[in-house]
Amino acid sequence: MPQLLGRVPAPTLSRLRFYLRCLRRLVKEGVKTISSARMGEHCGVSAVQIRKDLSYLGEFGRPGIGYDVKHLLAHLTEIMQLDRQHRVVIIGAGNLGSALAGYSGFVLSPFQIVGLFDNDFSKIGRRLWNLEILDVNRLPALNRDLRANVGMIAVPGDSAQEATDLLVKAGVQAILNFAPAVIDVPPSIALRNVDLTGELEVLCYFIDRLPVAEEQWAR
Amino acid sequence: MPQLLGRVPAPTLSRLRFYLRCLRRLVKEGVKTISSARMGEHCGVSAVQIRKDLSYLGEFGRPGIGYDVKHLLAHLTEIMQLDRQHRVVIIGAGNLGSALAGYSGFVLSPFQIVGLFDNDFSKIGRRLWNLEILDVNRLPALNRDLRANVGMIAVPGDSAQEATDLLVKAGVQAILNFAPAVIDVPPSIALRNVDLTGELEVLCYFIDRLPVAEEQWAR
DNA sequence: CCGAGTCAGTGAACTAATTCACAATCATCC
DNA sequence: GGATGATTGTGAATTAGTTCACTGACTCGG
Repeated sequence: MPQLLGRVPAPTLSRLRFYLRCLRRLVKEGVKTISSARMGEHCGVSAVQIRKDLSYLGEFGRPGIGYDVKHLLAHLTEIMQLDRQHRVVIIGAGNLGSALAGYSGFVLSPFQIVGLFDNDFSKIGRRLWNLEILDVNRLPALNRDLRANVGMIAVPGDSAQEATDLLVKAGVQAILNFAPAVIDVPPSIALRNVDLTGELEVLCYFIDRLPVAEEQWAR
Repeated sequence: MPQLLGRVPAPTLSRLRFYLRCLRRLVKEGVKTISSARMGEHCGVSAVQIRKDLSYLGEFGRPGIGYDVKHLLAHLTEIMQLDRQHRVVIIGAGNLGSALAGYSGFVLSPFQIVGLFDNDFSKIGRRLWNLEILDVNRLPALNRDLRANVGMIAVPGDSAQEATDLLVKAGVQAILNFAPAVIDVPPSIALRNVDLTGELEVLCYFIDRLPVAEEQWAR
């Protein structure tokens, strides 16, 4: 695997998903080739930014032509390691965890939900979306068979660290945390946080503070 | 309202939610005062960073002492406009929309879900979490009574822009978009995007690419 | 085959954000 | 009441990220 880490800025990595999304749509639409300028319009990023971003990962384009859509998509998919199946377990079978387990965005994606865990005995044993809700304390043991390498945490904030520790013991390599809490993981495990109410709170800051543009906005 | 916009860096605003979360816990625990150093440990941000961030918003601390927890929390809450109730509508009553509508994190928060909309006639009219699922096309009209100022989009990517346009017509001031799509809003409306699969994709990049630290990680 | 137009890649300039370094402030203890 | 240690706030330095400006590759039409 190419050892690209460290040379690639974090904001670039975050933008890569826009490019992936855009390229997938272009493939579907049968578009063969695309310029950085037009791709920029699609995903709200400047053309130079796109070229710089891609230049961190290699040289994919051809001057005068643009990027070959399929070719670029294949390369980015490989770099992001989305060319192989990832097995995901979810901890927390509440509202959010259940929704994630049944999220339609995961079908036809490289992510497969292979386990749903909770610590509530009234939930353990029940079935949801063809998955049996399992006892979270058995996660490290059960993952020998489940072979999940990604975990999602959808528990309340105060039990987020316990959930994390069990995922670490189970040997996952990446964790997506939806709990509103700061959690600790060993440095070899990738972690990202998604904070629903946090995002709403940030949004509120902008209410009544954004400039009303002169020109008419029409659609 | 203080006209702080523009002087406050975006990363600072995103970190503010960590401070809020931390301060709320400290209040519960009865802690009266806290230094930037200790708050930094709690929320994984450097002490200097916290002081700089807070300095953009005013002077809240006292040298030699630290910050008065209640006082700082009150100020940040006011600045973020979380001291008033926000009325939220959700578009999309699928898995995600339903989970959001019933999300327990919203109780005791300044966010109140006042409407749940969909364009699927088989869903419209059904009830969920004490809310009737309403026809999304009636949103602009119905919002005269609902008086929602925040909208959440939980629809598939290809209908995200329609949903947005209806929210804009309805007069919301802030939009949280969960759909995997780039959407356009007039500049006076605040917009943030949350991309579930996108976050997972970024995580995958780091798998097998993070350094394994020498020291033992124990908990 | 030449000229005009398109477009990727990139060093350099610029801008934004973070970290450093330190002066100023405050409580406490003797 | 002065010395001590803790801690904030902030200009300056540093680092990171974005945008500019330009070169050179490529296509197409004549």
